[in-house]
Amino acid sequence: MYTYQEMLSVLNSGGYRLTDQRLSLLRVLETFGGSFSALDFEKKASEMEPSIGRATLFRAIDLFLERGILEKIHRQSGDDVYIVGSKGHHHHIICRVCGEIRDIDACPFERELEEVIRKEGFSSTIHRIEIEGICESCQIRGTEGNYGPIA
Amino acid sequence: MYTYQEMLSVLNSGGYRLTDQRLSLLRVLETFGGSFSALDFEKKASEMEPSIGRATLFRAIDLFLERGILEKIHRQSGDDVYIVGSKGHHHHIICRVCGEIRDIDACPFERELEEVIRKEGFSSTIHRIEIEGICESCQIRGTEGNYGPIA
DNA sequence: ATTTTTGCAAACCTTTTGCATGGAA
DNA sequence: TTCCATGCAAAAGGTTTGCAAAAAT
Repeated sequence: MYTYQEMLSVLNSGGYRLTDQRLSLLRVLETFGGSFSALDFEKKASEMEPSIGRATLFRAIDLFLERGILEKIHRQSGDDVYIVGSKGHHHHIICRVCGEIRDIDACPFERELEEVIRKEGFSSTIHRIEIEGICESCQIRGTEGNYGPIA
Repeated sequence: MYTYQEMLSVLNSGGYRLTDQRLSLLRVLETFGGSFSALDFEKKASEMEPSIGRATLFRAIDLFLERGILEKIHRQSGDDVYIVGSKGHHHHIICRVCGEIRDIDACPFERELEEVIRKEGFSSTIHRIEIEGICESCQIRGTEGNYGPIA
Protein backbone atom coordinates (compact mmCIF):
# COMPACT_ATOMS: atom_id res chain seq x y z
CA MET A 1 0.00 0.00 0.00
CA TYR A 2 1.46 3.30 -1.11
CA THR A 3 2.40 5.87 1.48
CA TYR A 4 1.31 9.46 1.24
CA GLN A 5 4.73 10.41 -0.06
CA GLU A 6 4.64 7.78 -2.75
CA MET A 7 1.18 8.83 -3.85
CA LEU A 8 2.30 12.41 -3.93
CA SER A 9 5.28 11.66 -6.10
CA VAL A 10 3.10 9.71 -8.52
CA LEU A 11 0.96 12.80 -8.98
CA ASN A 12 3.90 15.09 -9.10
CA SER A 13 5.89 13.11 -11.64
CA GLY A 14 2.78 12.84 -13.79
CA GLY A 15 2.66 16.59 -14.15
CA TYR A 16 -0.64 16.93 -12.30
CA ARG A 17 -1.30 20.04 -10.30
CA LEU A 18 -0.97 19.61 -6.60
CA THR A 19 -4.14 21.26 -5.47
CA ASP A 20 -5.28 21.42 -1.88
CA GLN A 21 -8.15 19.14 -2.79
CA ARG A 22 -5.96 16.43 -4.23
CA LEU A 23 -3.58 16.58 -1.31
CA SER A 24 -6.49 16.35 1.11
CA LEU A 25 -7.82 13.35 -0.72
CA LEU A 26 -4.46 11.63 -0.41
CA ARG A 27 -4.61 12.31 3.31
CA VAL A 28 -8.02 10.71 3.40
CA LEU A 29 -6.71 7.68 1.56
CA GLU A 30 -3.99 7.26 4.17
CA THR A 31 -6.64 6.71 6.79
CA PHE A 32 -8.30 3.76 5.09
CA GLY A 33 -7.12 0.40 6.33
CA GLY A 34 -8.98 -1.78 3.88
CA SER A 35 -11.44 -1.37 1.08
CA PHE A 36 -13.98 1.38 0.70
CA SER A 37 -16.69 2.48 -1.68
CA ALA A 38 -16.80 5.75 -3.57
CA LEU A 39 -19.40 6.84 -1.05
CA ASP A 40 -17.21 5.95 1.90
CA PHE A 41 -14.54 8.03 0.29
CA GLU A 42 -16.87 10.93 -0.32
CA LYS A 43 -18.18 10.82 3.23
CA LYS A 44 -14.77 10.75 4.84
CA ALA A 45 -13.48 13.40 2.48
CA SER A 46 -16.27 15.80 3.27
CA GLU A 47 -15.72 15.23 6.99
CA MET A 48 -12.06 16.04 6.70
CA GLU A 49 -12.44 18.78 4.10
CA PRO A 50 -16.07 19.88 3.74
CA SER A 51 -15.42 22.12 0.78
CA ILE A 52 -14.53 19.33 -1.63
CA GLY A 53 -17.24 18.93 -4.23
CA ARG A 54 -18.61 15.67 -5.47
CA ALA A 55 -17.38 16.19 -9.00
CA THR A 56 -13.86 16.81 -7.79
CA LEU A 57 -13.91 13.62 -5.82
CA PHE A 58 -15.07 11.52 -8.74
CA ARG A 59 -12.58 13.18 -11.05
CA ALA A 60 -9.86 12.43 -8.52
CA ILE A 61 -10.90 8.80 -8.30
CA ASP A 62 -10.53 8.48 -12.06
CA LEU A 63 -7.15 10.09 -11.93
CA PHE A 64 -5.97 7.97 -9.02
CA LEU A 65 -7.10 4.81 -10.78
CA GLU A 66 -5.27 5.80 -13.91
CA ARG A 67 -2.10 6.38 -11.99
CA GLY A 68 -2.39 3.29 -9.81
CA ILE A 69 -2.87 5.24 -6.60
CA LEU A 70 -6.17 3.43 -6.31
CA GLU A 71 -7.16 -0.04 -7.43
CA LYS A 72 -10.74 -0.98 -8.14
CA ILE A 73 -11.98 -4.36 -7.03
CA HIS A 74 -15.12 -5.98 -8.24
CA ARG A 75 -16.81 -7.89 -5.44
CA GLN A 76 -18.87 -11.02 -5.82
CA SER A 77 -21.81 -8.99 -4.52
CA GLY A 78 -21.51 -6.83 -7.60
CA ASP A 79 -20.24 -3.80 -5.74
CA ASP A 80 -17.07 -2.06 -6.76
CA VAL A 81 -14.73 -1.09 -3.98
CA TYR A 82 -11.38 0.64 -3.91
CA ILE A 83 -8.14 0.10 -2.09
CA VAL A 84 -5.00 2.15 -2.01
CA GLY A 85 -2.68 0.78 -4.67
CA SER A 86 0.62 -0.95 -4.33
CA LYS A 87 3.54 -1.62 -6.63
CA GLY A 88 3.77 -4.25 -9.30
CA HIS A 89 1.47 -6.88 -10.69
CA HIS A 90 -0.54 -8.54 -7.95
CA HIS A 91 -3.90 -9.96 -7.09
CA HIS A 92 -6.21 -9.78 -4.11
CA ILE A 93 -7.79 -12.08 -1.63
CA ILE A 94 -10.84 -10.59 0.04
CA CYS A 95 -12.66 -11.54 3.20
CA ARG A 96 -16.36 -11.37 2.53
CA VAL A 97 -17.12 -10.97 6.21
CA CYS A 98 -14.82 -8.20 7.38
CA GLY A 99 -13.87 -6.82 3.99
CA GLU A 100 -10.14 -7.16 4.54
CA ILE A 101 -8.21 -7.27 1.30
CA ARG A 102 -4.70 -8.69 1.12
CA ASP A 103 -2.32 -8.44 -1.78
CA ILE A 104 -1.09 -11.64 -3.36
CA ASP A 105 2.28 -10.70 -4.71
CA ALA A 106 4.13 -12.58 -7.39
CA CYS A 107 1.26 -13.91 -9.45
CA PRO A 108 1.22 -17.66 -8.88
CA PHE A 109 -0.73 -18.29 -12.04
CA GLU A 110 1.67 -17.06 -14.71
CA ARG A 111 2.59 -20.45 -16.08
CA GLU A 112 -0.98 -21.67 -16.44
CA LEU A 113 -2.13 -18.37 -17.85
CA GLU A 114 0.51 -18.44 -20.53
CA GLU A 115 -0.52 -21.94 -21.45
CA VAL A 116 -4.19 -20.96 -21.78
CA ILE A 117 -3.39 -17.86 -23.77
CA ARG A 118 -1.10 -19.72 -26.12
CA LYS A 119 -3.71 -22.41 -26.64
CA GLU A 120 -6.40 -19.85 -27.43
CA GLY A 121 -4.12 -17.82 -29.66
CA PHE A 122 -4.70 -14.55 -27.84
CA SER A 123 -2.23 -11.66 -27.65
CA SER A 124 -1.86 -8.52 -25.55
CA THR A 125 -3.57 -10.08 -22.64
CA ILE A 126 -4.25 -8.93 -19.14
CA HIS A 127 -5.91 -10.92 -16.42
CA ARG A 128 -7.82 -10.26 -13.28
CA ILE A 129 -7.99 -12.75 -10.47
CA GLU A 130 -9.98 -12.20 -7.35
CA ILE A 131 -10.34 -14.65 -4.55
CA GLU A 132 -13.06 -14.17 -2.02
CA GLY A 133 -13.57 -16.15 1.17
CA ILE A 134 -13.47 -15.92 4.92
CA CYS A 135 -10.29 -14.94 6.68
CA GLU A 136 -8.92 -16.68 9.73
CA SER A 137 -10.14 -14.15 12.28
CA CYS A 138 -13.63 -14.23 10.91
CA GLN A 139 -13.64 -18.02 10.94
CA ILE A 140 -12.69 -17.90 14.61
CA ARG A 141 -15.42 -15.40 15.32
CA GLY A 142 -17.77 -18.00 13.90
CA THR A 143 -19.50 -15.69 11.53
CA GLU A 144 -19.33 -17.97 8.55
CA GLY A 145 -22.71 -19.51 9.36
CA ASN A 146 -24.35 -16.26 8.36
CA TYR A 147 -23.11 -16.51 4.82
CA GLY A 148 -24.38 -19.11 2.45
CA PRO A 149 -22.17 -20.89 -0.02
CA ILE A 150 -21.55 -18.88 -3.13
CA ALA A 151 -21.87 -20.32 -6.59
CA MET B 1 -23.71 -22.56 -23.71
CA TYR B 2 -27.06 -23.83 -22.58
CA THR B 3 -29.68 -24.67 -25.18
CA TYR B 4 -33.21 -23.40 -24.96
CA GLN B 5 -34.33 -26.75 -23.63
CA GLU B 6 -31.70 -26.76 -20.92
CA MET B 7 -32.58 -23.24 -19.84
CA LEU B 8 -36.23 -24.20 -19.77
CA SER B 9 -35.60 -27.18 -17.59
CA VAL B 10 -33.56 -25.09 -15.18
CA LEU B 11 -36.53 -22.80 -14.73
CA ASN B 12 -38.98 -25.63 -14.58
CA SER B 13 -37.11 -27.67 -12.03
CA GLY B 14 -36.70 -24.56 -9.91
CA GLY B 15 -40.45 -24.25 -9.57
CA TYR B 16 -40.61 -20.96 -11.44
CA ARG B 17 -43.69 -20.17 -13.43
CA LEU B 18 -43.24 -20.54 -17.13
CA THR B 19 -44.70 -17.29 -18.29
CA ASP B 20 -44.80 -16.17 -21.89
CA GLN B 21 -42.38 -13.41 -20.99
CA ARG B 22 -39.78 -15.74 -19.55
CA LEU B 23 -40.06 -18.12 -22.46
CA SER B 24 -39.69 -15.25 -24.89
CA LEU B 25 -36.62 -14.07 -23.05
CA LEU B 26 -35.07 -17.50 -23.34
CA ARG B 27 -35.75 -17.34 -27.06
CA VAL B 28 -33.98 -14.02 -27.17
CA LEU B 29 -31.02 -15.48 -25.32
CA GLU B 30 -30.76 -18.24 -27.91
CA THR B 31 -30.09 -15.62 -30.56
CA PHE B 32 -27.05 -14.11 -28.87
CA GLY B 33 -23.76 -15.48 -30.11
CA GLY B 34 -21.49 -13.71 -27.68
CA SER B 35 -21.76 -11.23 -24.89
CA PHE B 36 -24.38 -8.55 -24.52
CA SER B 37 -25.34 -5.78 -22.15
CA ALA B 38 -28.59 -5.49 -20.25
CA LEU B 39 -29.55 -2.86 -22.77
CA ASP B 40 -28.78 -5.10 -25.73
CA PHE B 41 -31.00 -7.64 -24.10
CA GLU B 42 -33.77 -5.17 -23.50
CA LYS B 43 -33.61 -3.90 -27.05
CA LYS B 44 -33.71 -7.30 -28.65
CA ALA B 45 -36.43 -8.44 -26.28
CA SER B 46 -38.68 -5.55 -27.09
CA GLU B 47 -38.14 -6.13 -30.81
CA MET B 48 -39.13 -9.76 -30.51
CA GLU B 49 -41.84 -9.20 -27.90
CA PRO B 50 -42.74 -5.54 -27.56
CA SER B 51 -45.01 -6.05 -24.59
CA ILE B 52 -42.25 -7.06 -22.19
CA GLY B 53 -41.71 -4.36 -19.61
CA ARG B 54 -38.37 -3.16 -18.37
CA ALA B 55 -38.95 -4.33 -14.84
CA THR B 56 -39.77 -7.81 -16.02
CA LEU B 57 -36.57 -7.94 -17.97
CA PHE B 58 -34.41 -6.87 -15.07
CA ARG B 59 -36.20 -9.25 -12.75
CA ALA B 60 -35.61 -12.02 -15.25
CA ILE B 61 -31.92 -11.17 -15.48
CA ASP B 62 -31.61 -11.54 -11.72
CA LEU B 63 -33.42 -14.83 -11.83
CA PHE B 64 -31.35 -16.12 -14.72
CA LEU B 65 -28.13 -15.16 -12.98
CA GLU B 66 -29.21 -16.91 -9.81
CA ARG B 67 -29.97 -20.06 -11.73
CA GLY B 68 -26.86 -19.95 -13.91
CA ILE B 69 -28.79 -19.39 -17.12
CA LEU B 70 -26.81 -16.19 -17.44
CA GLU B 71 -23.29 -15.34 -16.34
CA LYS B 72 -22.17 -11.83 -15.65
CA ILE B 73 -18.73 -10.75 -16.77
CA HIS B 74 -16.96 -7.69 -15.58
CA ARG B 75 -14.97 -6.12 -18.38
CA GLN B 76 -11.74 -4.21 -17.98
CA SER B 77 -13.60 -1.18 -19.29
CA GLY B 78 -15.83 -1.34 -16.24
CA ASP B 79 -18.89 -2.50 -18.14
CA ASP B 80 -20.77 -5.57 -17.09
CA VAL B 81 -21.87 -7.88 -19.85
CA TYR B 82 -23.74 -11.13 -19.88
CA ILE B 83 -23.38 -14.41 -21.68
CA VAL B 84 -25.59 -17.43 -21.73
CA GLY B 85 -24.35 -19.80 -19.05
CA SER B 86 -22.77 -23.18 -19.37
CA LYS B 87 -22.25 -26.12 -17.07
CA GLY B 88 -19.62 -26.48 -14.41
CA HIS B 89 -16.87 -24.31 -13.01
CA HIS B 90 -15.12 -22.40 -15.74
CA HIS B 91 -13.53 -19.12 -16.61
CA HIS B 92 -13.58 -16.81 -19.59
CA ILE B 93 -11.20 -15.36 -22.07
CA ILE B 94 -12.50 -12.23 -23.73
CA CYS B 95 -11.44 -10.48 -26.91
CA ARG B 96 -11.40 -6.78 -26.24
CA VAL B 97 -11.76 -5.99 -29.92
CA CYS B 98 -14.65 -8.13 -31.10
CA GLY B 99 -16.10 -9.01 -27.71
CA GLU B 100 -15.98 -12.74 -28.25
CA ILE B 101 -15.97 -14.69 -25.01
CA ARG B 102 -14.76 -18.25 -24.83
CA ASP B 103 -15.14 -20.63 -21.93
CA ILE B 104 -12.02 -22.01 -20.34
CA ASP B 105 -13.15 -25.34 -19.00
CA ALA B 106 -11.38 -27.26 -16.29
CA CYS B 107 -9.90 -24.46 -14.21
CA PRO B 108 -6.15 -24.64 -14.79
CA PHE B 109 -5.42 -22.72 -11.61
CA GLU B 110 -6.80 -25.05 -8.95
CA ARG B 111 -3.46 -26.14 -7.57
CA GLU B 112 -2.04 -22.65 -7.21
CA LEU B 113 -5.28 -21.29 -5.81
CA GLU B 114 -5.35 -23.94 -3.13
CA GLU B 115 -1.81 -23.10 -2.21
CA VAL B 116 -2.59 -19.39 -1.89
CA ILE B 117 -5.73 -20.00 0.11
CA ARG B 118 -3.98 -22.39 2.45
CA LYS B 119 -1.17 -19.93 2.96
CA GLU B 120 -3.58 -17.10 3.74
CA GLY B 121 -5.74 -19.26 5.98
CA PHE B 122 -8.97 -18.50 4.16
CA SER B 123 -11.99 -20.81 4.00
CA SER B 124 -15.15 -21.01 1.87
CA THR B 125 -13.48 -19.39 -1.04
CA ILE B 126 -14.59 -18.67 -4.54
CA HIS B 127 -12.51 -17.14 -7.26
CA ARG B 128 -13.05 -15.21 -10.43
CA ILE B 129 -10.54 -15.17 -13.22
CA GLU B 130 -10.98 -13.17 -16.35
CA ILE B 131 -8.50 -12.95 -19.14
CA GLU B 132 -8.82 -10.21 -21.70
CA GLY B 133 -6.80 -9.84 -24.86
CA ILE B 134 -7.01 -9.91 -28.61
CA CYS B 135 -8.18 -13.04 -30.36
CA GLU B 136 -6.50 -14.50 -33.41
CA SER B 137 -8.94 -13.12 -35.97
CA CYS B 138 -8.68 -9.65 -34.60
CA GLN B 139 -4.89 -9.85 -34.62
CA ILE B 140 -5.03 -10.79 -38.28
CA ARG B 141 -7.37 -7.91 -39.01
CA GLY B 142 -4.65 -5.74 -37.56
CA THR B 143 -6.91 -3.82 -35.25
CA GLU B 144 -4.68 -4.07 -32.23
CA GLY B 145 -3.04 -0.74 -33.01
CA ASN B 146 -6.25 1.01 -32.06
CA TYR B 147 -6.06 -0.19 -28.50
CA GLY B 148 -3.43 1.02 -26.11
CA PRO B 149 -1.73 -1.21 -23.61
CA ILE B 150 -3.80 -1.80 -20.53
CA ALA B 151 -2.40 -1.49 -17.05
C1' DA C 1 -58.43 -20.13 -5.16
C1' DT C 2 -53.97 -18.91 -4.28
C1' DT C 3 -49.68 -17.11 -5.23
C1' DT C 4 -46.51 -15.52 -8.44
C1' DT C 5 -45.55 -12.52 -12.09
C1' DT C 6 -46.33 -8.57 -14.86
C1' DG C 7 -46.50 -3.61 -16.61
C1' DC C 8 -46.50 0.95 -15.74
C1' DA C 9 -44.40 4.92 -14.18
C1' DA C 10 -42.21 7.11 -10.86
C1' DA C 11 -38.36 7.02 -7.77
C1' DC C 12 -33.71 6.11 -6.92
C1' DC C 13 -28.85 6.56 -6.65
C1' DT C 14 -24.50 6.98 -8.26
C1' DT C 15 -21.81 9.20 -11.55
C1' DT C 16 -21.15 12.70 -15.18
C1' DT C 17 -21.50 17.16 -17.46
C1' DG C 18 -21.48 22.30 -18.60
C1' DC C 19 -19.91 26.30 -17.38
C1' DA C 20 -18.23 30.19 -14.88
C1' DT C 21 -14.78 30.92 -11.22
C1' DG C 22 -10.49 30.14 -8.98
C1' DG C 23 -5.79 28.65 -8.48
C1' DA C 24 -1.29 26.24 -9.87
C1' DA C 25 2.54 26.52 -12.70
C1' DT D 1 -0.68 34.58 -18.11
C1' DT D 2 -2.07 30.38 -19.38
C1' DC D 3 -4.25 26.37 -18.80
C1' DC D 4 -5.77 23.10 -15.55
C1' DA D 5 -8.84 22.15 -11.74
C1' DT D 6 -12.82 23.24 -8.95
C1' DG D 7 -17.73 23.81 -7.33
C1' DC D 8 -22.25 24.03 -8.21
C1' DA D 9 -26.37 22.29 -9.73
C1' DA D 10 -28.59 20.05 -13.07
C1' DA D 11 -28.75 15.96 -16.11
C1' DA D 12 -27.84 11.55 -17.12
C1' DG D 13 -28.19 6.71 -17.01
C1' DG D 14 -29.17 2.35 -15.61
C1' DT D 15 -31.73 -0.18 -12.24
C1' DT D 16 -35.28 -0.76 -8.68
C1' DT D 17 -39.73 -0.13 -6.48
C1' DG D 18 -44.87 0.07 -5.31
C1' DC D 19 -48.98 -1.28 -6.63
C1' DA D 20 -53.01 -2.89 -8.98
C1' DA D 21 -54.09 -6.05 -12.69
C1' DA D 22 -53.23 -10.43 -15.00
C1' DA D 23 -51.78 -15.03 -15.41
C1' DA D 24 -49.91 -19.53 -13.82
C1' DT D 25 -50.53 -23.38 -10.94
